[in-house]
Amino acid sequence: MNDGDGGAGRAAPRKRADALRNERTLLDAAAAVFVTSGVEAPVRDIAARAGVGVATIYRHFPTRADLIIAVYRHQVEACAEAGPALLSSVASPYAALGRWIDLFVDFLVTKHGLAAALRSDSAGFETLHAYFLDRLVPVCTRLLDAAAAAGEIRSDLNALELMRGVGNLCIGADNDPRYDARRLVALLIAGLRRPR
Amino acid sequence: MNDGDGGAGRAAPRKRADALRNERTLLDAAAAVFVTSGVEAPVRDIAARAGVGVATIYRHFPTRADLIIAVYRHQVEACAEAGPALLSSVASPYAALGRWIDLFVDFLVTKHGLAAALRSDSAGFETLHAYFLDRLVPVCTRLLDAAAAAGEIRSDLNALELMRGVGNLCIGADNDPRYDARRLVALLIAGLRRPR
DNA sequence: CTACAATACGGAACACGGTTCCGCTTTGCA
DNA sequence: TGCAAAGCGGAACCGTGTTCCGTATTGTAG
Repeated sequence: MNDGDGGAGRAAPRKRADALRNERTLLDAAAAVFVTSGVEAPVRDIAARAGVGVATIYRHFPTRADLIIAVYRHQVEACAEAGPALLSSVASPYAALGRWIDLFVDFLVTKHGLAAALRSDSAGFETLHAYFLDRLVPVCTRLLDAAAAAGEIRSDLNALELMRGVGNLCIGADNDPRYDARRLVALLIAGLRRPR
Repeated sequence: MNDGDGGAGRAAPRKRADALRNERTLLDAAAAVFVTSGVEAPVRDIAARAGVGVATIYRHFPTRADLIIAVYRHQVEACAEAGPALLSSVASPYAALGRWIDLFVDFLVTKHGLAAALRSDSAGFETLHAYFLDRLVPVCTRLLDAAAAAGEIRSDLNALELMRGVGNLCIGADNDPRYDARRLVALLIAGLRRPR
């Protein structure tokens, strides 16, 4: 209790004021650029928007995935917390699953290119992958299990596969009015129903 | 019928022998590289494999999409021709549709990254997009219409959307044993069944 | 208030892949 | 066999991600 930080490790010696300021600035700039140019926007654009050098981005967010995670963390958390809430407030588990998937899809399709980034197997996106999966797969699993236990759906599909499928269906859903990802996802969920 | 070439325009003065040779060599090299490195393999790799300069690729195939089309044309044609054949040889239109989708999925998942390229909205891939859609959407439409006419499926989904959905589900299906695109596509097709 | 060491910064430099350009070679034809 | 046109190879160029380094800012101790 002598090194001044309340944390467990000694590796967080409290950030400098300008570093903190820049981190906030960067998050705002990234959020703004993501809206207009998508999550694959050039690093330089984000740096310019924030009025900082490119290295500053890398210092705060080692990979693009870290930046994306930081920008969307709140919304992912909200989605994760909605799972149990729906399960206890909606009549049937299957309906709750459907509603939850809707939330997930809404989130994905409103962020240019996020769905595509989510499935990228490029090395730099591993943390993004891991974060989404760690956070959401357990939620989805609970919903899936509940619906399966209620006999409403077949039980031979795991949450990981379902979420990847839904994520894939959302790829390219923005900027093309001829493609309605929500409808296809609804079809997929309908296909989940236990065959009578 | 007097200008020596069998074509309609006068803009095809017959290629030189070495050009023809190189085109074949390039197709072979590209096919080989696509198998090992996927359809997004660096242009230089393909050129090196073929033992030609990079400009030669661009001369023969202005965009990567043109090269991909040329490499896979036979298989796309086969898939297109399988549609009517299945429709007349399989018991129900819905079953024929399922079988045809299977063929399509098999084609997509066995070509590294083709499904992803197919949905890319980058400008250079427009011809790839157009080729696939021009060739396969009519086939799919016939199958879909037949199944709808037989009352086996709902009729509020068009072929374009279905094919894009299936294509999307196939993205990243190679190189990950935890993700079985075929199963998800099957679910999607199951969801198509007319609700009783 | 000042000096200094640690921290962070900006932008240049580098790596890499797609695309274009240009001087040279090969081909087809007379 | 000579020659014009077609084709070729690879260097050069451009845009993007990533790293490095000299400089500026910050926090603190005296």
